[in-house]
This record gives sequence, structure tokens and C-alpha cells, in this order.
Amino acid sequence: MPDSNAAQTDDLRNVMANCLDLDNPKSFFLFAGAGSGKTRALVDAMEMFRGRYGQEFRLADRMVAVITYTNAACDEIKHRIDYDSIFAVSTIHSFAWELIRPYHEDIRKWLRQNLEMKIDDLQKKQQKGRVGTKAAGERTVQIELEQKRLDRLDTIKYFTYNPNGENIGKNSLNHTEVIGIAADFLNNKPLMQKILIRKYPVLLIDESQDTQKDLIDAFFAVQSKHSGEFCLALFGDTMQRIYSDGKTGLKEAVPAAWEKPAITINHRCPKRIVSLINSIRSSADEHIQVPREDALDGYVRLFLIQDNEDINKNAIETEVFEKMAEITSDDQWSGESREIKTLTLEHHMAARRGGFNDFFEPLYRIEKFRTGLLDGTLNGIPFFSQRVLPLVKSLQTKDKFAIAQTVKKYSLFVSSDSLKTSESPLEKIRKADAAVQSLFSLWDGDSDPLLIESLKAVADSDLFAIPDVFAPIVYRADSEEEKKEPDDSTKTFDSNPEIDAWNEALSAPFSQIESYVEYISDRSSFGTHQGIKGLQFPRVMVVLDDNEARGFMFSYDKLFGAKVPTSTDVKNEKEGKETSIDRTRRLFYVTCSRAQSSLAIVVYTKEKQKIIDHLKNLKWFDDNEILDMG
DNA sequence: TGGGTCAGTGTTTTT
DNA sequence: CACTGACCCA
Repeated sequence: MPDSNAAQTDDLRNVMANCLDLDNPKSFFLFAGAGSGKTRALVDAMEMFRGRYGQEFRLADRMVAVITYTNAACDEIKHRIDYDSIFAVSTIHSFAWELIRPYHEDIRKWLRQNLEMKIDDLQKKQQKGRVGTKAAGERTVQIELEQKRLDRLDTIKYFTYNPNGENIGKNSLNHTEVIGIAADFLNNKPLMQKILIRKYPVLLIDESQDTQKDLIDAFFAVQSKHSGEFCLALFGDTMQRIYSDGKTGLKEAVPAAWEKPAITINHRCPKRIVSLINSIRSSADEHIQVPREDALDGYVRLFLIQDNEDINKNAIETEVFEKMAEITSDDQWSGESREIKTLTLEHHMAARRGGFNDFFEPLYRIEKFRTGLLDGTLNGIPFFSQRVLPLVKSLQTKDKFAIAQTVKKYSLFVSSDSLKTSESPLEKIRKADAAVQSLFSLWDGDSDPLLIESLKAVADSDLFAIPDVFAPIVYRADSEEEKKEPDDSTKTFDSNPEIDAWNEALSAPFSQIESYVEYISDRSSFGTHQGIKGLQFPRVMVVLDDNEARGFMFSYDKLFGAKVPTSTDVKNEKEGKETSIDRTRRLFYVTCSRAQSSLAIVVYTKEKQKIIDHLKNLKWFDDNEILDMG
């Protein structure tokens, strides 16, 4: 018994080694639940392969392709395999793009067909639909847009695509198109299949349950046609499918001839949490995990809160932290220096709790700002995140070297070409110093100036170049100051929602940009339920709050019995399709299984009693684990 | 006028 | 996905 883990690991390694045999390749699906060391197994497989075929592959210019879901996972795996060049580790989008990018003529053909189909579809809808609605207006715009793309299709020499972020250029393909094209080419072009398997005789897919279903199907098709020369290996856990484009029924779709090893151990979670997640998934499938023998007992508590308009969620959640500290005797739940990961369903819920909502929310409302706001590339953000914020931080810590560095790198006074002009370098450095001091004076007496004030200070002293997006705002702020009574003529500035959004965001205190930057660089104590896929944290607080959430894909109220299943749910259930409850259960499973030592679940609801009753039936929690917070 | 049907509307996550 | 409301037909 003490060696059962080791025995299982050995078995798994044997199965994988047996499959990764190029003379007799066999495909497999490794079923690996939360905390089972899925990445470890993946890297094991890669290392075994390298040991056997590394030399040969290097000489023959062949590679093993490894596909991950996120850039973070991609970096992690590359790191763990020492950036070995026989492994092409990439996200599914990069991989798909690399596969199709040489075939511009085929892409053009696909795109023409696709655009014609889309336009046709939209026109049909336009005829059927009502006139004058918002949807009709959007359809008109969409048709025009697609028509324009169609018209200039022949003028495009090379298609472009950026796997990370937005694709707005005239020649660019979008994320969906790249996936669609790759799937289509793999399905229908025998040459494409040959190219794939010649270069990558082995293809490993991490998080396969969330990989776009069209591509998964295409890979399945390639494998079945070339089973003697191609090894497809899927790693994943069907219970952790939390994105809508993953393949439903992946487990059932795996061909019978494949190997289907499974890891049953959970290295991450303490005993209590393993038993909780086992209960949660027991209504979905048969898989049971066992904790490590040396696992701690761990703690789970569910806090129920009556949801009213006037409750102070931050205060309640702080109270939860303190209660958890008491229950677990773990100081890290308590006080200002606590180390807790709070998981909210949506970004704006994190923004509110993380204290950067005044800055975040106005910008988030602008649809086309969203991606850039979430990855920090939005025009205007680097001005703060890379120039003003680091400068202010080093001023606060009196780090003279860092101050000088930021000034030297970005300041208009000491940039390399301005040093050549008439003024003496010494004069310029003195001016830069004065500009820095005048900016920092805004923080005199420990105050927290508004972002707009810091922007104006920088603009007044010409310390840094002001991004174009801020020009109208600096101008507006100036003109309002001059004529204290704004008349109607200022209204002309107000017609641009993007400038308005920035104006509102910049009225937030400067400290909010710091919290925001922490959040988007994953250094904050917040994360979304979906975004923390694959990660783990010692102390986790999961916030369940349907009212504050805006999306409609998940309903914790239904999962916990505060709301009855709708007619669609009943219908889906009867037809054997997944319901919103199934979907929510999987997401809940993912969040709970992040915890390495203790887990607090905070439930805001208008139907506390119904939830209490429902939880009694579910038996997920012991009575003493449910705390009524009033 | 009542019932049935379906378009319209709001909107999250990852790349 | 769930809901609302416009519209059609009996």
C-alpha cells in the first residue's frame, strides 16, 4: 500500500512509453483529475520520448508538438523541458496558425467561401427579422464589413494573425477563423495531414477537454487515417471542461483501441477537500480521487449570506477571513498580511473587491477596450504602468537608481536625441529633476492624488510624452479650469464615449492603477473562476454571487437549489444534453479543487433557507461546515 | 382575446 | 440561456 502511488506512476510511465513507440505508435487519453500531476505526466512523457528519439529527431528535423490552452501553461512546459528544440510547445492558436500560414491561396479560398456564407446568412436573417431594431442595425453594419473584406480579398498578398490579442488589421484573420481553417484543412486536405504527421509524428494536447472541438475532431480524423505513423495523446479531465468550445462527450469519443490510463491520486488537496470534490463530481461521473497518504486533513467551510442591497461585501468577506483563521489556526487567513486567493466569477467583481473598480469599470464598459484593458496593452495604460507608476513607486521608496533609470529611459529631457540640442546636459537633468519633484509633490502628506492630476503634472512639466488618447483629456481639464463655469460649448467634447470613459477612469485615485496592474499581472489576490485553470493556492475563498455576476452561462443559484431548474434544463436533461447546472457544477469543481490547505465558500443568496435544505440533500458538507452569516 | 412562436436583448471566460 | 414582447392566427 505505501508504494501504490509509485506503482501507479510506474504503470503510467510504462503505458505511455509503450504508446510513444514510433515503430508501433498507439494513441492514448490520459485521464488526470485536479492536482494529479497532469503536467508532471506530460513532461514525463516528453522526457521519455527525448531519451529514446531525441538524437534521431534532432538530425531529422522532426518534432513533437505540444499544445496547451494558455500562454502561461505553454511557458511552464517549455521551462520544464529546458526549452529543448525538439519540442514545439505552443498554444492551440499559435499551432493552428503555424500549420496554415504558408497556404495563402487556400486561406483566401476558405475565407471567400466563409465570408459569402456569412453574408448570405446575415441577409436571410435581415429579411426574416424586424426592421429598425438594434439587431437589424448591427446586421447592416456586419454585412457591410464582411462585404468589404470580401471585396478586397484579392488584394491581400499575405494574411496575418497575432495569436495573443486583437487582430484588427486589414489583412488579419481572427481567432475563430484560424481555428476553423486549420480544422478544415486537416479534415479535407490529405497533403495537410501528411505535412502534419511528417513534421510532428507525435502530438500531445494538454487540457484536451477545453480544446476547440472542431480541431479535436480533425485530430481524431487524422489519427484514424494514419494510426500507424501518428501518435495522438490527450491529457485532461472531462469534469474540468469550463469553456464552451470544448468537446462535449470527449471521453466517449475516444476510440476503443486507444490506451486510457488514469491517475487517481490527488497530490494537491488535503483529505477533506478531496472528499468534497469527489462528492461534487459524483453526480456527473464515476471518477474518484484519493488523497496522498501524507495529506493533511484540511478545512472546508461554506458561509451563507442573505443578499440585500445594503450589505457590505468587503466587510463580510473580511469577517470570513477572520473566521477561517480561527477555524484553521492559520494566521495567513488573518490581518493585512494575509495570503488568500479570492475567486470571483467575473473581472468586475474582482475589481470591486480589489479596490480598482473606479478606474476599471468605465474602461471595461467600452467593448473594444476590453482585451487591451485585461492584458495591459490598451493605448494609454503603458503610460501609467511603465512610466508614472514605477517612477512614483521608486520615489516613495527613495530608490534613486530606479528613479534615474525610469527618467533616463522615458523622459523627454534626457532622451538621446534631446541631449544633443542646445541646452546643456546639466541644465536638462536639473529640469528633469524639477519635473520629477513637482510630480511627486502630489503625494505630499501621504495623499493619494487622482490619476488625472498626475497626468496633468506630467503634461505641464513635459516629463514624459503624453499618449494621443489623453490629449483631449488634458485639454478638457485645462479648459474647465480656465472657465470655471463650463458652458454649452464644452458639450462638443462629450460626444465621444471613449474619451468620456477615460475621463471617468482618470478621476479615480492614483492608487487604483497600482492595484489594477497587480491584478492584470496575476500578482493580486484575485482571480476569476475560469482564469485560474491549472493553478493552485494554499488558502482559497470562492465567491458565489449570481446577482453581482452579469453573464448567463452559470447559475450557482440553480446548483445550490435556490432556483428550480428551468424548462430548458428539464428538456436538456431529458435529451441527455448538458444543462446549465452541469456546467456550473464543473466550474465549482474547478474552483474548489484549487485549494491546497483550506477552502472558504461564500454564498450570497436571496433564498438562504432553500439552499440550506438543498445542501442537506446533497450531503457535500457536514452540518458544522455550513455557517450562517445572517 | 388567448395562445403559440420567434426575434430581440443582455453579456462572461480563454486565445 | 432566460426572459420579454411583438406579431400572427384562430
